[in-house]
Amino acid sequence: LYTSVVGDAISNLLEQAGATVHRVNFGGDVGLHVGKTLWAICRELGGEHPEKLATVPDDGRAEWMAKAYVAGTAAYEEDESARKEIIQLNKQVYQLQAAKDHNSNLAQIYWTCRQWSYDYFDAFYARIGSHFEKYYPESSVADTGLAVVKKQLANGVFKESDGAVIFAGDDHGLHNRVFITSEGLPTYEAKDVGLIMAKWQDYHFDLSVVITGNEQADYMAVVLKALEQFEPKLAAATRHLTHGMVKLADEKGSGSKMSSRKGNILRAVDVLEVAATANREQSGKDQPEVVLAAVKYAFLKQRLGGDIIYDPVESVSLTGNSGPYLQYAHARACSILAKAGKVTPKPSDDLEPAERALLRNLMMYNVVVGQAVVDLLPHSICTYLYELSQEFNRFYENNRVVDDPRASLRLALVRQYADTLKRGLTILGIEAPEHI
RNA sequence: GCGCCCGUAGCUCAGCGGAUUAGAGUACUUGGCUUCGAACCAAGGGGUCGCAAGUUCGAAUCUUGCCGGGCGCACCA
Repeated sequence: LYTSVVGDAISNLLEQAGATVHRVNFGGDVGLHVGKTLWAICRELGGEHPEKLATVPDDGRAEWMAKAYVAGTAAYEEDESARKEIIQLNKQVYQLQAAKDHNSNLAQIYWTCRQWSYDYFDAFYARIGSHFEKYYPESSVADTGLAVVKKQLANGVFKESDGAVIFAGDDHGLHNRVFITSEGLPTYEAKDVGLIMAKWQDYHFDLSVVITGNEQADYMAVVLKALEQFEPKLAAATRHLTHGMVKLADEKGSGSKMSSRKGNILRAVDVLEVAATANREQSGKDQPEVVLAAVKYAFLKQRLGGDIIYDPVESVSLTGNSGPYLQYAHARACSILAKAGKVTPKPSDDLEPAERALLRNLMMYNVVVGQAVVDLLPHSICTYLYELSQEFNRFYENNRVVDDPRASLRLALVRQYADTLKRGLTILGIEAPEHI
């Protein structure tokens, strides 16, 4: 969720700066995690019985698979024989991918669950307003990754060690990482190399921004260092942005973790749920666009990098530095414009000090956004929008707009203010309705 | 053990290509609506900027050490 929100904001930011942006997603449909999940699924089904998948309720599929993943992970760590079976299953998945096998029992289970997983993510992304132009399943880049690494092994970029193919990161002040396992399977590292190659193939990008959690910072540094050895251009054009974890604020303010990688922890949908609940308690209504604004803004207002502590009540609040506050500020400005009716906004050079101050602040927008583009840091936009709305509220408190001799000029300022808020919020991926 | 990130008001955070009395929000106290949406505005209290050195005319900001927290360090993703 956090990754998606950040990705959207960064994409919007670069797009409004004039770049052509391709939003793509990378997801794991092959690999040990699949083996783990599949293992637990088969156990649950009492063997490789794809017909029994029908007994899983439609709306419980994601949860069912998530449980299987947790169970599979536990078995992998605790049970030696299960571990071997899982490793075997993992291999089989690669094989049935290669053979385009859709008929065997295992293949049927795999493809069905894979589809369920995609359906789930599609629905989720739609819900939060994210959309991807392309989706790279790991299976689609595994082969190229494997091939590239093997080729560069011959060129001396990678080397063999205990039967595996590794990149000696410690020659570069980093750490060593396995790219191809001794089983001959590509690891995430090799797939990431394949992914970058595939993206290059598809887009010939000037800049590729990769966004992940910060636990992958060192890992990605190794991948990029390896890539630099044989594709320096691509490595240089790739930027890795990392964010921290989302923790839910408790009464004392310290947090509990949220991760989709482990079980029984707060998941993305849970965050939306607590936000929705907070919104309902606060407004007495269900306002999906407000809830989304609350969550997105709460995530984005902080500088990228560290963990964030998410407070649902504060996030949906209409007071303070929140998404809903800005939505409200925008709606209020729209309301003023509506009230003005026929009076047309007309800019003028003849400004009073308060008007001048507001205008100056409005003109800072381009500077702030420009800097955000350079830094790839959206949070400064949040700060700016909030301070702008405070500035406006001060102005509005002391100056009449409608039914004032200076109405047309001031309406022009209000117009500009509403537009600025809307543009800024749009970059953040937040809707700016005219009424709230 | 090594590496990366972080430590700023009670809480959540800006500020960190060095510069006037360190800023927001929130919480607390107080004042302001017969007037454009008061979901707002104004005022106040609250900080050894983790600690200690160093560089500098000047350090929250740069360097080093220490303390505290998070993450990562070979066949997982």
